[in-house]
Amino acid sequence: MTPKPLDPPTAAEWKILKVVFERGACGAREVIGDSEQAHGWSASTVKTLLRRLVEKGHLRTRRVGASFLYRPSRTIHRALRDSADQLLDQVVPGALGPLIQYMVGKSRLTGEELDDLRAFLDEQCADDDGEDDS
Amino acid sequence: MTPKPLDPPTAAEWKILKVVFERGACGAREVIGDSEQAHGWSASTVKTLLRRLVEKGHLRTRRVGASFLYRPSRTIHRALRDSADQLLDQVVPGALGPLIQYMVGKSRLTGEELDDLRAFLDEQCADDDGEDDS
DNA sequence: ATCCGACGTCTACAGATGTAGACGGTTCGG
DNA sequence: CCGAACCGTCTACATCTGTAGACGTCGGAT
Repeated sequence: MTPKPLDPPTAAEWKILKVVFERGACGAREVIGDSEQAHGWSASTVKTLLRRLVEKGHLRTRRVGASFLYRPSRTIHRALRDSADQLLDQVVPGALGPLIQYMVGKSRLTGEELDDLRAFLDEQCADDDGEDDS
Repeated sequence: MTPKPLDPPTAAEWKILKVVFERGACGAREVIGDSEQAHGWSASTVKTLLRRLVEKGHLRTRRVGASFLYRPSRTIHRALRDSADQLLDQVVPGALGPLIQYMVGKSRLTGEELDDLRAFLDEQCADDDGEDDS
C-alpha cells in the first residue's frame, strides 16, 4: 500500500515547505529569515506553520542541540504529485491539453527539459498505438 | 487590466463548479442531483456552495421563474489557469519537468491532444532559439 | 383555488487556517 | 558565570470551510 495519504499542506504551509525543500534541511532560523523577507510573516507565524507541517507529516525533525533540524519527509516530486492530483480532479474532459500548454508556456522550461518532455510524449504515443481502448 | 483576481474556489466548491462547467448552465436541481450522487451531499450543502460561488464571482445567475439558472462567469480554461498558478507557485527549479510528465502520464491524453502538445513544444523550442534571455 | 414540491435565504456550528503574542528553557559568546 | 539571542510550546482569535436544518415563498399541477 502507499505509505499514507498525508493531509495536504495549505497554501501558507506550502510556502514554508518550499523553503525547506530548497534548502534541503535547515533550522527554524533560516526558514524564519526567508519567510520574513518573502512574505512579511512574523517569527511566530512561521513557527506555527512549521509545527503544523510536522504534525501533518510533511516535515521530519532531528534534534540538534536545543533546536530542531527540519527536513522534508518526502521528495518534492511526491509532494507535487499530490497537489497535481487535486488540480487534475478539477479538469473536465478536453481541458487538460490547454492546461498543460499553459503550464509549459508560463514556466519556460530549459531546452533540456523540453527535450525530455518530447521524448516522454513520443513514448506515450507509442504506448497509445498498441492500446486496446475498451 | 485583468478583470479581477477572484477569490479561488475551495475544493468543495470546485466539485460544484465542475458540474456547472460540464452542463454549461443549469438549475439547482441538476447540481443537487449530481452532487448527491457523486458525494452524498445534502441539498442544503449544495445550495450553500452555489451561493458562495456566486458571491466569489465564479458563477453568474439569471432569474428564470422563481429560481436561478447558474452559469460559469469565466471559461473553464481561465479557472483552471488560476488553479495551475497556485500549483506552479509550489514548484522549485527543476521540478516542473517531472511534474508535467506525471500529469500527462496520469491522464492519458488522446492521440490528437498529444499531437497538439507536441506541436506546441516544437513551437516553444523555436521561440527559445531566437530568445534573448535577459 | 389549492396544495406540493422545489428554491433561495437565514442561521448554525465544528473544525481548519492565517497570523501572532507570551513564556520558559537553553546555548553560546563573553 | 551571566546575559542575550534563540527555540519550541501554549494560547488566542478572527475567518474561512464543510456540512446541514429550518423556513417562507412561488410556480406548476390538479
